[in-house]
Amino acid sequence: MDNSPNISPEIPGGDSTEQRIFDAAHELFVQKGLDGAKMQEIADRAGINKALLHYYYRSKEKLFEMVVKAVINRAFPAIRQLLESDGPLEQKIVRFIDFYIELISRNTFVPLFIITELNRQPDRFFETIFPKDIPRPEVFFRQVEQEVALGNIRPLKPQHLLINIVSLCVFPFVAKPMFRVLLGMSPQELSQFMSERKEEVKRFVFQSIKP
Amino acid sequence: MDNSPNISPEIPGGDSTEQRIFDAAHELFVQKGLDGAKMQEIADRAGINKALLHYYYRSKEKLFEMVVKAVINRAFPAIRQLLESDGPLEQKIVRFIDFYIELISRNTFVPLFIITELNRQPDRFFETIFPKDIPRPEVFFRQVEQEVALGNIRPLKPQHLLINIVSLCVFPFVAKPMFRVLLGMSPQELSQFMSERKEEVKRFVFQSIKP
DNA sequence: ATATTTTTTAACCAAACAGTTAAACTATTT
DNA sequence: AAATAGTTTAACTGTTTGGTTAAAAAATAT
Repeated sequence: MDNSPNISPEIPGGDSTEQRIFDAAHELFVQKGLDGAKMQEIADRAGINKALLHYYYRSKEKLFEMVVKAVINRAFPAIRQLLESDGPLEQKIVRFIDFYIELISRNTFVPLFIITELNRQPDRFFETIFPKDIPRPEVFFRQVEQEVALGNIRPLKPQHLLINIVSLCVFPFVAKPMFRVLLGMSPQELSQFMSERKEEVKRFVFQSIKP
Repeated sequence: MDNSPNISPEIPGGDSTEQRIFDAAHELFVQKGLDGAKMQEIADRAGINKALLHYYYRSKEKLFEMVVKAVINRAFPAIRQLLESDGPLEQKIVRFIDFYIELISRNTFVPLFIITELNRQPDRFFETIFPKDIPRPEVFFRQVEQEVALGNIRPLKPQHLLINIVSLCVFPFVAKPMFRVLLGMSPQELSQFMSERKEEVKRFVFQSIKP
C-alpha cells in the first residue's frame, strides 16, 4: 500500500493491548507533549481502562521516555544513513532533500517534539536517551571540503550547508500554520504549494553552492 | 545600554506588581507552554503570593491569552515593517536577514511558542488573538516578480523565496540543541559558529537567486 | 488622626490527575 | 475440569493544581 518513510510507533507486537497503548501514547505525546497529554486520554484512545496503562507501563514518565526513545531512534538513523552513504555529493543532496521532505511532511509534529524535549532536558539526551550512534556527518563534511578545494562549489563551511539544507526541508512544514497566515493561503492552496518544495529546495541549494 | 530588537513583555507599567507578574508569566509560558508553567511557579518568580495572580489576572487562561497576544503583537509588526518598507530588493533582504537573525537569536523560544499555539488552537488565532493587520507581503512579492521579469534574478515564486529566507534565519536557532548534537559542537563552539550565520545566510540567498 | 481604598497574605476548597488495590474475568496449561 | 498465569476492570487514594475567601497590612484620601 504505502511503504513511504514514516516516523511512527513500531515497537514489538502487532495489535496487542500493549501495542495499542503505546501507539495511543505515541500519538498524544508527540502532539501535546508530556504535560499536555493526560493518562486518561491515552487510555481512552487505546480503548482501555486507565489502570492498564500502569500495568503495562509503570508510570507516565516511563511511558513518555519510551516514546521519546522510539521517536529519536527512528528519526536519526534516517539522517545517518544518508549522511554516511556513498555516492557523489550532488546525488547525496538530491536524495537527502527528497527523503527528508517526504519524511517531515508525513510527521510534522516530530521535529517540534524533539526540539521541545531537547530544550526541556538537554542532559538526559546525551546521557540516557540518545543512541550511541549519533549520525557522524564527517564523511559528508570532507566530501564538501573536497568539492570546494576542487573548485566545483563555492567556498563555504560544510556545517552551514548541512544546517541550511535541513532548515529548508524541515522548517516550512513545522511552521506551516504560520506561513499559512503570512501568505494568506487556504489549507488547500498551501498543500499544493508545499508539494512544490522538493524541487524548489533543490534548485535553491544547488544554485547557492555554485562556484 | 542595549536597544537591540527584543520580543519581551512591555505591557503598560514599569516595575509594578502587575507588571512583575506579567513578566514572570511571559517568561514561563513562552518557555514551558500553558500546561508546563504552573501558577505557583509564576507567583514564585514574581516574588508574590499565588492569590495575587488571581487578583490581577482572573484565570490562568486569561493570563495566558494576554501573554500570547503580547508575543504575537511584538513579533509580527517587525516582519510587517520590513516586508512593506521601501527600498531596493537587495537592501530589503539584507536588512531582513540582519534584523531577523538578531531578533530570533535573542528570543529562541518565541517561534516555537507561536507555532505550538497555532497548532493547539488554529481557529482562535484568526478570530480573536490575531491583530487585523497581519503582514501583507504583496509589496515584497510584486517586487520579486518585477526583478524576475527584468531578468535580474532567476525565475522563482516569491512565496518560496520568503519561506526560504525565514527558514534559514529562524530554524537554526530554534533547533540549536539538535544541531549541537548533529555537529558535535560544544555550546561555545556552536555560539561562535552561529554568529557567522548573518553573513552566511546572505551569501546563500543572494547566490541562490542569481539569474 | 480617621476613614477608605488598595495591596498582600495565609488558609482553605474543589476538581483534575497520576497512581494503587483487590477482585473478576479470560485464556492457557496440567 | 482444576489450577495457573495473564488480562481487564471498578473503585479508591494521595497529591497537585487552579481558584476562592476573609482578614491583615499598607497606602491614600478626608
